[in-house]
Amino acid sequence: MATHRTSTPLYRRLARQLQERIDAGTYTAGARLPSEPELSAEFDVNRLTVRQAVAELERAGTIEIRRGVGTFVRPPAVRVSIDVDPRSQRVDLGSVHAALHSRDGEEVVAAPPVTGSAEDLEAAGRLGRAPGELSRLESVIRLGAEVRTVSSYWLPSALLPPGFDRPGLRGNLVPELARAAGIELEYDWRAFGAIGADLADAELLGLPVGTPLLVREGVSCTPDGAPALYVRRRIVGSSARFVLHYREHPDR
Amino acid sequence: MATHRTSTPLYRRLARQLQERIDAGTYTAGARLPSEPELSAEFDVNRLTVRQAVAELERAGTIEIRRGVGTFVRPPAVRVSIDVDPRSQRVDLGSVHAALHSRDGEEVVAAPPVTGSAEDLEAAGRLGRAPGELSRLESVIRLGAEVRTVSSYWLPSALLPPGFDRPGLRGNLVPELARAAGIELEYDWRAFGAIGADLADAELLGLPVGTPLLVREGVSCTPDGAPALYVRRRIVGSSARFVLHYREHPDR
DNA sequence: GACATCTAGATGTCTAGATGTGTAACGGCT
DNA sequence: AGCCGTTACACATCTAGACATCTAGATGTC
Repeated sequence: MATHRTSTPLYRRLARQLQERIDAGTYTAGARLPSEPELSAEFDVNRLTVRQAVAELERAGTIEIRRGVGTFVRPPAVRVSIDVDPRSQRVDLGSVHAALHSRDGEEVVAAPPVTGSAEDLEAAGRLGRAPGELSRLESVIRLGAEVRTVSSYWLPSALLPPGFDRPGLRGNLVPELARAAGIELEYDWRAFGAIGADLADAELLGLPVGTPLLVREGVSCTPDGAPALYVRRRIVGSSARFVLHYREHPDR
Repeated sequence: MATHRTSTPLYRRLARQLQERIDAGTYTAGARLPSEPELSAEFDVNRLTVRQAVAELERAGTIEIRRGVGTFVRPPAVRVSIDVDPRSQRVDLGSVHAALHSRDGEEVVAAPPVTGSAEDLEAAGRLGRAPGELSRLESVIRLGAEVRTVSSYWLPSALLPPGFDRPGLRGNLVPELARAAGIELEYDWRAFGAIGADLADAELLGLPVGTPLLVREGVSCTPDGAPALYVRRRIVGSSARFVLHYREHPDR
């Protein structure tokens, strides 16, 4: 196989061949692929080349690598039904988060200092404040044992009630924070996007760096229109193919 | 550096050190990192280990690797303002696609046979048809020269007007298709999610496998409620940090 | 000036081999 | 039976070295 050079790399051609076998059903969903040495021997390439091909398929979400066990074909995409609006073609963004909340709610995991990093500066800009005026919280939401959502909050330090920066605090953070601070919060804007997990996210989520995450960010204001809270959530599913699913709502 | 063994891999520690330098401003946005051999010498590790660390940061969206040129620190996230609805906390999903349309509209790039692959079966299930009754189209949307969106369409073959499966066809596919077929299409449901580019997507988009993509999928029906079209779009930005941005609309 | 060619240096690919470490099953011991 | 250590085998990490290929700039040519 290593003969006849073409422009496409060997590992990529090998990845394609493996993908074809999966598509063709030679390796069915849940099945274990041959081990790396076996593939190395079968295709007559170095084991590292096999690993590159396999890593490519893992990044593509096609297979799952389990250390010490083997590589397995992923079952089809997992979807989480969430929400609803049929006629108006519209979606209630607020409920996306609600649907992701497990019974335990959020858990504050850190309150890193606002130093002036790129993230901090962006948050400061969105809140119209200087970085020095802001506090920051990091929280996670679990579904069972797995961390499924990582959230970063920035808000004026004056609005942070005592004790809310204590790691381990659990609850429904935004409403409890608003209640404790004696303010009301209204949505200003929200955004959706796709992003790869960075080093910090990957560590918190226990997932490889670059894992695709659904990002929801936004700003909440006090009723007089003053920006009071900038939130940036990174949401992950049980596989790389996780998709939030808005379903028709019966009573709208 | 290769000394004192810890549990975290060497390449990951190196990645973290490089990330810290970027955060600290040692390497500023747009700046070129030292070359791989230079980093290899500085940290006294193998060049392949450097490459693993650098690849990690690239997947995280922190840096950009340009072959033959060097590795560069990415500028902050690029955002594309799109849409709107302030008070109701709702978003018109239809306009997301409209905002992504360039003036050239879509371009049909392929009409692959519906074979019975996992994708085909899923589409068939969502349309309530047998795979044999369906046709499939693949299209792209460009922004300038770059492909920014890849779309897959499944629809009953009986509804596919002649000529629409011709690669190179340009236009606003869905409305033109509905007009040519003499049917009306209404939204049934839509979904958002994050996914990594698979092998086929990566090739079409000219991006690495696993690049985070924003996915929007959904089904459109004829007015009598019969599912007629299943669409699955994969949307990419100019960087891994692309975020669709819904902004407040003045007149709602 | 316009264009082709060369070249240094950068990343990309691939091989060979060694060692680390997690998993699960086997089999002996209690 | 049930616990627990051993062990085979899987993937994970790391090194050393070679060659391929791309990019951008310098150089040469018309």
